[in-house]
Amino acid sequence: MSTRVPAAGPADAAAVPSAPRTARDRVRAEITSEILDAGRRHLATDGAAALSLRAIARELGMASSAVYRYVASRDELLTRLIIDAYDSLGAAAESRQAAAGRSDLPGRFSAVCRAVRDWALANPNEYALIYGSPVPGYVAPADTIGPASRVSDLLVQILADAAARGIGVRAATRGELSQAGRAALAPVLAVLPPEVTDTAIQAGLMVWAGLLGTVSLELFGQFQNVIGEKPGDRDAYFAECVSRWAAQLGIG
Amino acid sequence: MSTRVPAAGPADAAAVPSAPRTARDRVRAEITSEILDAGRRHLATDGAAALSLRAIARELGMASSAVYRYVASRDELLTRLIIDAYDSLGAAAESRQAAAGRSDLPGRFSAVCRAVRDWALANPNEYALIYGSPVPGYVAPADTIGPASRVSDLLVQILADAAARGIGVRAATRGELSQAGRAALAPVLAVLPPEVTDTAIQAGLMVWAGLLGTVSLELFGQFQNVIGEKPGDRDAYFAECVSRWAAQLGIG
DNA sequence: TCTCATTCGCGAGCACCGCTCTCTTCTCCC
DNA sequence: GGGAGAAGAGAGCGGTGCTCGCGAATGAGA
Repeated sequence: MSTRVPAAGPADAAAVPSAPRTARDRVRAEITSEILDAGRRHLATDGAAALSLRAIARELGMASSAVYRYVASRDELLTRLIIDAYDSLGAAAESRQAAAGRSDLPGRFSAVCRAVRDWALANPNEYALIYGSPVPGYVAPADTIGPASRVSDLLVQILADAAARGIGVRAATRGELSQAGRAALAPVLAVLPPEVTDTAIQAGLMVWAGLLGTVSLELFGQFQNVIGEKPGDRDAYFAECVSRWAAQLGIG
Repeated sequence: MSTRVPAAGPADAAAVPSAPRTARDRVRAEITSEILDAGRRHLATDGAAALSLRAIARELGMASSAVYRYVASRDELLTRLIIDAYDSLGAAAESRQAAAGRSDLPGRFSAVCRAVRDWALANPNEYALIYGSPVPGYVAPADTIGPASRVSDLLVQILADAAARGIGVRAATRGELSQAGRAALAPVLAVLPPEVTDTAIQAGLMVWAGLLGTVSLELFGQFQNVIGEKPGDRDAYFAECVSRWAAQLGIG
């Protein structure tokens, strides 16, 4: 699937923009991307559950069986759309974060949070696809873990920058971790710059969970009769959350 | 649907344990509950997406069309299972919370948190059904909002008890809300005992989102390569979260 | 330039799904 | 006991994912 032998598999033609040598390869890449586009469109309008290869085939004017020349299965299509979604969210968050000055930690943090929420509100089905319930038999292939971490990487970087400047997590979020708690964080600590302390990671993970939980609650309708629906109410609530999360991270 | 006129609708026969007068009513209630049981079973093993009325009919040895005498549609079955799930989670949380002494606020809070996580780990598909992505065309009927709030009611009660004892939300989570932030909380403030302040509600909602976010991340596999998978790692991380949430609520 | 393997599109078909309709049988109430 | 209504069965409609075999188009090597 991911071997890079000279004769690249046809499935890679779309992903690798380089060298669609023959005309056949070129048209193949084109049709593949048309299929992906149609899938994205259906996903956006009708949700993942309603995504149907037959409907896509109809829309593109081809026989349903022909689609299988380009996409192995419905699951494979879904996987590609998931990667797409992660990348789309990651790109949105990165660009918004970059707009803030590098030294403006609260600004960068707030930019990431708002980017996540805005993207989720604009692309609810994509958000549900990546952060909602996973489809039953489905296990995320390894290809998804890279794009999946783009957003959290931004938060980690903010944490690291804060640590480098000596702005630790305040006592607000209570001191030391238990030994077991520290051990549980071993995998993430292993891949992180050493200046990020375990308590900062603990706080960061909790903020991350809070952010996704908040966005999910809003998006999935659990805020009915809880938070107002007048224009600005949801925004105001989220803004309060963001400022408190920043305080918990000690970058308020 | 919920009128309680003398001649109760047949759909209510299963819900109301009282007076299945005739033998026909009795067998109807029995078959209905068999259908619900089979649905619960399929939901638990295969997930909501794979829930099929035809499969249930096969399992019960009846024609697929016969099931429609008891259940109006697949959506209606799903709705009943959703209510079931809310009630099951609510009952679990209530009983666990009741085990702690009424004055032991940290104990009650921790009991609720752990009850939610334990129930979710034991019933992942049910959890996904109620807190995961909603099925596309589906809108939760009014019947679900009562059972849905059982768990959050417990947390609110803890907050109210804390307020009554003057244990407010600490300065840890930063002081006053903005005016817009307070306005956004109007719906929930309206139905709450007045001793619960707006900052306490803000903190409570954030903890609630954090709890659901944390459980969702763990359940939906987003903790891979982040938190250890050795026995106890996930428990230890969650315990750290709980103690910090309690601190944020000022009941640590 | 010709040839032959590869690729592609198509249609039919299988098994499954939700849901509807009709027809018959059974049961309960008056 | 008879009639109304509930229950069950079966066929059928339109939809799904996916497979298979066929013929046509294509491109690379002789």
